[in-house]
Amino acid sequence: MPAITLPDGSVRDYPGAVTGTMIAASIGPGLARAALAMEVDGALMDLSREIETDSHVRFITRKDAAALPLIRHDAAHVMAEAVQALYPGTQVTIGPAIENGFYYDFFRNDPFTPDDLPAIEAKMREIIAANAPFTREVWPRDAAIGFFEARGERFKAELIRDLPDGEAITVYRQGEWLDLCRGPHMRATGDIGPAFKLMKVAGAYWRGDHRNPMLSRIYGTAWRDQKELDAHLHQLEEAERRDHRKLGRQMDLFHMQDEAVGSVFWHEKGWRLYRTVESYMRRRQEQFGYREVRTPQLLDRALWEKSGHWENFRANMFIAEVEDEDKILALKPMNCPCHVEIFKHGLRSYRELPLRMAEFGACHRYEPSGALHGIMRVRAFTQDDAHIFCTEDQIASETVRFVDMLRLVYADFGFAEFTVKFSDRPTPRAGSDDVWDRAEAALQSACAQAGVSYALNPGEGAFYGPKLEFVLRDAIGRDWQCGTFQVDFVLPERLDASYITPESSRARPVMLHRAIVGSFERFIGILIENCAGRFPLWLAPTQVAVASIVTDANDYAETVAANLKSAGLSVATDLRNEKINAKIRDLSLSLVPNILVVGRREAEQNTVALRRLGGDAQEMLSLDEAVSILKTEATTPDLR
RNA sequence: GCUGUCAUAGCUCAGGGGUAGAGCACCUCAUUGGUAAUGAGGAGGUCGAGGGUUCAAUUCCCUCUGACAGCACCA
Repeated sequence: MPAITLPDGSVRDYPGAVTGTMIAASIGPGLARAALAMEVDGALMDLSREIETDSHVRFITRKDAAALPLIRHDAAHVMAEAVQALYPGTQVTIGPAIENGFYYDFFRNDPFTPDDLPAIEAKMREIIAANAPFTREVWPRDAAIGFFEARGERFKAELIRDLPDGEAITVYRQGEWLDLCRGPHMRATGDIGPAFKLMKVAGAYWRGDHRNPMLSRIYGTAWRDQKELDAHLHQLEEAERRDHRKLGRQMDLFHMQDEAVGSVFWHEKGWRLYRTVESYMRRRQEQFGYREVRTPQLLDRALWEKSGHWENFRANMFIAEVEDEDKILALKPMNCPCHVEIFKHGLRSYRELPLRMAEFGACHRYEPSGALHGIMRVRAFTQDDAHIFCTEDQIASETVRFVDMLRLVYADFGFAEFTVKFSDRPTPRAGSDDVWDRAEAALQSACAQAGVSYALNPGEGAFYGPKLEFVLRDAIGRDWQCGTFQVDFVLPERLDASYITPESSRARPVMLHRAIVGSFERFIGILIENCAGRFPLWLAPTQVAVASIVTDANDYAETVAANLKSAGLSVATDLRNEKINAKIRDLSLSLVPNILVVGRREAEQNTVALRRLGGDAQEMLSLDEAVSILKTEATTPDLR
């Protein structure tokens, strides 16, 4: 006699075991038509499942966002059926719902190509039109293994073997086709609806391990209705429109070429942007008590052996040799050992701690070719790196100080929102549990003091200590990990750094590795995508352009430009033999934030007509006014 | 690194076994204009590199390099 409690609090009694379908029907025909699945005491289930005990039940309909994973998962099943119908002999593996859609990994000798997608999608629409019911069956383990092996589905058989004992082996059938699946599913293939699209093919390792066979993965996106699908496709276009590689070319910021894979050729405008970011960071660092240093690019192998990099990071290091000397050098992949060497130069007193050593350190890392991505993931990059040498007691206050600075910097760059991940002790690790307890506790209390809430990222810390990772959210909701803060007890030990305590003895400092923007290359890529090339004025590579209407006004335009320049603004002139319409258009397309239009009238009256990017209004101003307004607006946030 | 796709003018792209085309950008000339394209003309390519097949390869095949997407990687 189960009593079913519904979300509105009402309770219905049933004479015996009931299925979700029956409950929905007893509530009303509308719900019976709309219900796709149900949540029983919080667990998602097929409508066909029987409920025997008192439960809370909530029905999932298409209006419910919880329908999305169901639609996507069902679509993955339908795709697998379509693929096996069209390409017999293809083995199925797994096919989950993911953010925005689904995928299914197949094993076959000839991987799928994009050309195969239309046929598969068409077949899927047939299967959906047939509206075959999904039915759930529980099979004995051996029977399931035997069944899939007999079909040559060795991946499925392996999955079943690896399921924990006691877990029910469930199989879902849709028409003639069936698949091992935990479920749940909707009622029938027709519930998927038409709002899906196959997107791309890709390789993916079986169980995510590169030692395993490469499978052929097909990605699809699926939504509740066409409007949602269109919105998603539009969002993809939006991301493409903001692509820093495209904007970097259009705005003439930088380029990359084959002879320097993974390294950036910064053009004048891009380098101006870079310098703006760098000098801003330099001022902020000075303000927060950092001392800037500069250390070598090429260092002897011996140092890297001592630091542990030769052992742990060798595969990512560029090695250099010279003919006349029997030496092996390496381009530095990190700055930390160099900073320890500076710290060690001469005797350090406890009075100098915390010692905050900063460097815009140019590093090289041999990244796998497939990891490279525009200027976001490169092989030569510059970090806003710093190492804080301090005592254990100082960890908490230094963390607070760092988070204060980071918050300020992110806000200045227009990122109001960021999240924090706390990565605690990994295995294997260096250092005793006692030291880890202290380090983690210090970091935790520091987070509390700094008002930072974080998500735990268990076991993902560095081998030498726990770390915080700071993740930005950009204008279109994408996350970017930039900042990092790591507590290190190991490197000072390995490189034998010490300071003199108040008692005149030697003690090991703790090292805090930290960065805010991470790498300038990556951060600038994020900035470009965040604002879609429309930089806030202080960052804009060209802050204002002066466009003349007639050649008679060219001299005046030059005067205007000179005035702006001496006010510290970055100015371009457009004195071409073109109509003002063409100049406005070209300058607008190149995303120059301000255009000053000058003709005979302005030249006579010593005025300018200001036009802002994105607007079509003009503002008549005296030259002095215009310079002063723009100068104020272009002031970097830390100098306001 | 792995799988797939791709590589043609500065950019965006079309073409295709008989040594190449458009638009924009560029250059020249005319035009001097009032807020998102003035007109005319011109120049510009070893079709990513190397090899093979062929009478003939930019086109077909192989290798390499690089880019793109995903996977793996990302102290």
